[in-house]
Formats: sequence, structure tokens, C-alpha cells
Amino acid sequence: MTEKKRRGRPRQAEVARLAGVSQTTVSLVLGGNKQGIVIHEDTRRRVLEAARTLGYVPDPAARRLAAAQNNLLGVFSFTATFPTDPAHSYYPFLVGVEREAAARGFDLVLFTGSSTGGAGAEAPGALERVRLADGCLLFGRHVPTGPLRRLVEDGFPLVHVGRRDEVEGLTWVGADYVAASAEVVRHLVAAGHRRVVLVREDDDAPASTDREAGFRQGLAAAAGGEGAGGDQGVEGDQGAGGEKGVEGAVVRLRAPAEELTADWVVAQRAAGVTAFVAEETDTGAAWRALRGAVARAGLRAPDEVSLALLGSPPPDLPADGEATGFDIPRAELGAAAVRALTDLLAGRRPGGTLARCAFRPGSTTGPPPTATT
Amino acid sequence: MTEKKRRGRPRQAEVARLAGVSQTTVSLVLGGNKQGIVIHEDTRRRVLEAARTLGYVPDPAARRLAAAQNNLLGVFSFTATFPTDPAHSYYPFLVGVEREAAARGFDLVLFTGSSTGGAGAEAPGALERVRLADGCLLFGRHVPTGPLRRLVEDGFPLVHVGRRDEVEGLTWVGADYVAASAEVVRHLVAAGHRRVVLVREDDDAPASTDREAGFRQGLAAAAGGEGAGGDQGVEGDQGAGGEKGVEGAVVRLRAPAEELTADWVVAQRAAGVTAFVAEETDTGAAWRALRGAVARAGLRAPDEVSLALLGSPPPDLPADGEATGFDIPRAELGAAAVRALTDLLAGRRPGGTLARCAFRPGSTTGPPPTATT
DNA sequence: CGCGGAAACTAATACGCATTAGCAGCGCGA
DNA sequence: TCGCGCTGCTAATGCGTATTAGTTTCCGCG
Repeated sequence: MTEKKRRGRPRQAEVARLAGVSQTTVSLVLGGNKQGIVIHEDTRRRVLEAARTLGYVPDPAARRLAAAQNNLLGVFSFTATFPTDPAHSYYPFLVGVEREAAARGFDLVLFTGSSTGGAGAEAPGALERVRLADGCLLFGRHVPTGPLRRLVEDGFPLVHVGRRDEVEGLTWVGADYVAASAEVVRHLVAAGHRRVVLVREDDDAPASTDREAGFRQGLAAAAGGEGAGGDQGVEGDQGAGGEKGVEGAVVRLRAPAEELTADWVVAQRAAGVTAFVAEETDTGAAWRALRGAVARAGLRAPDEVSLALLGSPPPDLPADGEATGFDIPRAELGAAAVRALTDLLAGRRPGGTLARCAFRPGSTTGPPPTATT
Repeated sequence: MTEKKRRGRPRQAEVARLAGVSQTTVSLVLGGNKQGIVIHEDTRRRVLEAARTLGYVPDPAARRLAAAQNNLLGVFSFTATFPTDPAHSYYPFLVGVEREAAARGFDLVLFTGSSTGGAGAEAPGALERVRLADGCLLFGRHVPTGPLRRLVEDGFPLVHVGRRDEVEGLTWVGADYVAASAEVVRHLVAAGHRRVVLVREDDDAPASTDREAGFRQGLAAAAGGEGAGGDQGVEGDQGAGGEKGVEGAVVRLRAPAEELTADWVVAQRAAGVTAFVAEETDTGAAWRALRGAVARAGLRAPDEVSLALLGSPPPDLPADGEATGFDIPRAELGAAAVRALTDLLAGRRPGGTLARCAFRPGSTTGPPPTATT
């Protein structure tokens, strides 16, 4: 007589039949019953029991549709979340995301939208799919602001990991690259360096902009209040002197790599530059270019030149683990993002997060060589 | 007069009103219209136009509910999916999983069940939650067969990544560790080795069992058809001679590590053993123990002794990248698992997958030292 | 002149859950 | 004895979309 389990997942209706109650009651018992409707304890138990034996699990789509929540947090990255090269992945963030989500009873939905077969062309409506989840975490150096804005306007809970101010109203959690970069520069100045060059990629993502700002700020602080000069291109160095004669310059790499030559390094040193810093990006191009050029110039850090990194070295260069720089608390940021998102879900306004990065003294910086002329 | 857009996103009904058609027509035009219903070109255009001006985007929850398919594939691992140490992660598999899932239009649900707070105690019903996805991928060296069996019996589509025969009816995709291990052994025998020892952990996961089987098979093939002798424990070596006098022995590490001493290595060599192989596991314990003992014995590979690994070295020992062994096509396996799962979902019986591992010649093996006595 | 049939739509319903009305039964005060 | 409030439940409905089963209009043809 029992032809109940036809196939597939059990529905509330099946649970109801087994427990001898209505579907409504099942929903009441298994859902929160926020209406405060009184259910007899025996009935409650029967329903729970039936649900367990049937292995009932609510359908997330139906839950969403019924204007409830489904305990799913989305994760959307504008590149593949698990690229072939782990060095470009969001893995360290996900460690924290998973832990925090688990602690709060959420599962994660990884939306595969942008990772369609490697072609850069994103499926048009990919981002819209995140609406299936209660809210969504966003990752990416660059994001399509248009579609994003739409979601924000609709009030969909979104948290971007990494500073992102282009989209008004978008919540984000980030690391304080400005302060951390300034600290690195101060470290150099304190060691005695007076002319420092920043090597960065030619890409205006917030992460890069912030590092440059910190670089300038660090110089300015050392110089006694003035900002460091800015500019474009390898040729375009400009100094910004201060009371102590501290000067800085910024170099942008035009091509992805190899724009820096040994000659360039030599010329810089001739001009009095004793320390170089490179920004960290996903590819690590700036740092690679810098260390390569310095090596080709036959210079050694920290004795002949000081090298620092505004961040951590690329994972594929473990030998550079000793580079002076700072560590981004990625797992912590991931966790903070989850907290911010659950705050949003609960209707609370999340407090802004700007995580401190830990300074890493390293061993590639030291006092400037004394015998320089 | 136009009080149409009361709030939020427009629905198909609003689009229909604007275009002067029914909601059905809108669905037909905007959806695939796989029913082949004829729609007049003018109507089509009107609907499209209306949808555009209103900024219509379909609600994924409703879409999935109506389709009775969520397009969600679960990913469940019996340890945290994103452990703090990436070396123990399923990252390489996920690369393939994400790519293949994206290509087939599925999103991934990462169940945070097993990683609740780091306590080994899994939440009791954690595994049951996977039912919320259309099907699920399973990862883990060891799995709780009880709850798993339940899901399989209910016909829930499940694919385990890695061989797993304990649970009848469970689909799995795996790598052919037997053949790959045998190949490594054959390589050693071909180089002239006659006595080979396998170091493995004391843990009977399929991955370990298969490697041992391959080890024996490789020896047997070389010996002319007989199997290699088996045994337990460090003392329990047994040889299995063959026509060419090829013999093998298996050593199990009882404690997690350090069971092997330099003396043991020396004794083995005195007994004529010229090559050692270690199995690869998630922790890499066997390989670590072996290379450590060999190093302490002051021996060098490949000149004084040959060392091979039945797999790849642990990621934290990049220096061992040159070890002779084989590479598991992890991303490929992940992709194969997704294919198998979607086959299951489509009602097809997935073809069994036993991926070939690529032999890696490496540089830690060579001919046995001639001056041995 | 009536009828079969294609073209072009639409009404109705299902999907699984949450929520909002209600509806019986019961005890109790007036 | 009537009615009122309380307990413990259920019928009905809505969420937004896809699909199925029509319905209407118009044509061509015998």
C-alpha cells in the first residue's frame, strides 16, 4: 500500500501524509513558525520524525520564491574562482568564508557565471543568477558596474571583497593598503633611504591606487607633510622633495612584463635611488619585473639595494618569502565579508571593515649602501 | 496613469501588459519556446521591446522552481573543502569541477557541513542536506558509508571522486593507481633493480590499497607472472621471487611519521634492496618518512639508492618535484566527475572512469649502484 | 456553405513552500 | 444557554515562471 516515495526528493506534502497532518503544519513545524501558531508537542514530534525518516530537505528555489530565505550565500567572482593557476585564485579568502559561513549555518553557492570555458565573454545574465541565494559575496579586481548597480538598486544584499567605491551603496570589506604601504615606505625612510621608486602595473584598480596613495603618504609623512610627486611611464619620474630631502617616483609598467632593464636600474641608482618597492597584484608582474631587473643589474638586496613589496610575494616564488612587505589577512577578510553579508541579511548596517595588514620586516631591505656616489 | 512599476523588478506580467499580450506569450518569447509554438514576428518584437524598456530580468528562483531542476551540483567533502593548508585541499579537482559545471550551466553548492568549527564531530544530518542540490560530488579518503548508502538507495544522484566500492551502487570516477604504480615499479625493474620496498601508511583507503596492488602487479609482471609477497609491519618483510629474482616487500608506517630510521635503511640495503617507493597520501607521510630516513642514512638518489613516489610530492616540498612517480590528472578527474553526475541526472548510465596517470620519469631513480655488496 | 486545419494566441495549472484566513472543539463567565 | 476566547489545526492563496490544453480567427477547398 505504501507507494509514497515515487521518486526524487520528498516534499512537505509527503512528510505531511506520513505524519498524518497537513502540509501547512509541516511548514509550520519545520520552518521557523514565526507566526507563533500553537502546535501540540506530540504533533511536532510526529512531523519531525516523519521528516527525518523521509530525509526531507527544503527546496531552496521554492523557499526563495515564497519570499523566505534559503540559507545560501552566493560566491561570485568575475574570473574563474578556481583558475588553473592557484596563484590567481581566491583560495585564501575562501578559507575564511567557508569557516564563517559554516559557523552561521549557511551553505555556499559558487556561481560559475564568469568561468564559462575560459572565454572571457561572460554569459550576459550570469550575475543575475545570484538572486537565487539570500545574498552574495563578490570577488574581482575589475567588475562590470552596470549589472552590479542594478542588483544594488534592487536591494539585493551584496558584499564585495576588496575596496570598491564605483558602485554607490555597494558594501565592501577591504584591507588597508594605504596604511600598510605607508608603513613599508616609512620603514625604508627610517633605514636611511632618501629616494624611493614604486613600480606598479598600468591598471587602475582600487588595490593599485591605494598602494600608490600609501606610498605617497609614507613619503609625505617622512618628508614632513608634503606629498610625493606623481607621474606616468618609465620616463616620467618626478620627485617630491621634503624637508629631509625624501623623494619618491612612480613607474608604471606598460606591457605585462619586462619593461624594466638592468640599465634602467643602474640609471636609477645613479640618480640616487637606493630603494625600490613593487606593488603586489594577482599576477605579481611588478615584483617580477623589479626583481628581474635588479638581478640582471647584478645587484643584491639588501646590501646594494633595498627591495620591498607592497604585499606578499607570488606563491610560485616561495624563495621570496623573505621579502620585506606586508601580509594581507585574507582569511580574515573572507570571514569579515560573511559577517557583513549576514548583517545585511539581518537588516543591520554592517560596520565598515578595513583590515590591518601585518608588516613583514623581511630581509630584502636595510640601510642604503654607504659607499654610493 | 502609469502606476505599473510598483516596486522592484518587473515581472513577466508587467512586460505582458506593456506589450499588450499575455504572460504566457512573454514567457514564450523570452524563454526558449522549445514547444515550437508559432509567434508572429511583430509580437515577438513588441515583447522584446517591452522587456528591454522595463529592464526585465527573470527570477532565477521561479525559473528553477518551475523547471523542477535547480541546476545546482553539490560538492561535499568529508573534511573542510577549503582547509587552511592548501596542500590538503581539493583545489586541483575543483579546477576541473568548476570548469565543467560552468560549461553545462550548473552552479555549485559547497556544503559547509563537515567543517563545522574544526571539531571532527560532523553535524549528524550534515550529509542529508546535499539533497537540496540536484546531485552531489563527494570527496574524501574515508567516508561514512551508512548515511551514504541511504542516499544511494533513495536514488539521489551521487558521484564519488576516487575509487569507492564499499557502497554498492555508488558511482565513482577514479584514477588508475594500479596501472600507474605498476608502471613505476616496471621502470625500476627495467633499470636493473631486483629488490624493491614499498613504504605505505597503515590505512586501508582504496587509494592505498590500489597502489599496493599496482606495486605487486608491477613486480609480478617483471618476475614472470607471480605476485609479490605481502605482509605487515616494519619487520614483516617477505619476498616473492620470480624468474629474474625480482622481489618486493611492503612496509606499513604505524605511527603518523618517523617510524623509519637510518638504521632501517642501511639494513634494507644490506639485504639487497636498491630501490624504495612510497605511496602518496594527502599528508605525504610515507614519502616524508622515506626521504627523511634515506637522508639521515647519508644516501643520495639516484646514485646510491633509487627513490620513487606513487603519485606527486606534497606541494610544500616543491624541491621534490623531480621525484620519479606519476601525476594524477586531478582537474580532469573533477571534470569527469561532473560529466558522470550530469549523466546520472539525465537518466543516462555514466561510463566508468578510470583515468590514466602520466608517468613522471623524474631524476631520483637510476640503475642500482654497481659496487654494492 | 460548411468544415478541416493551420496560425497566433491565451487561460489555467503546476512547481514547493510560506503565510493568511479561518474553522472546529472546548471550557467558562454571564 | 449563549457567546467569547483559546487551542490546535487546515484550506486557500500567492510567489514568478514554464507548460499544457485549449480558443479564436482566418483560409482554402470540396
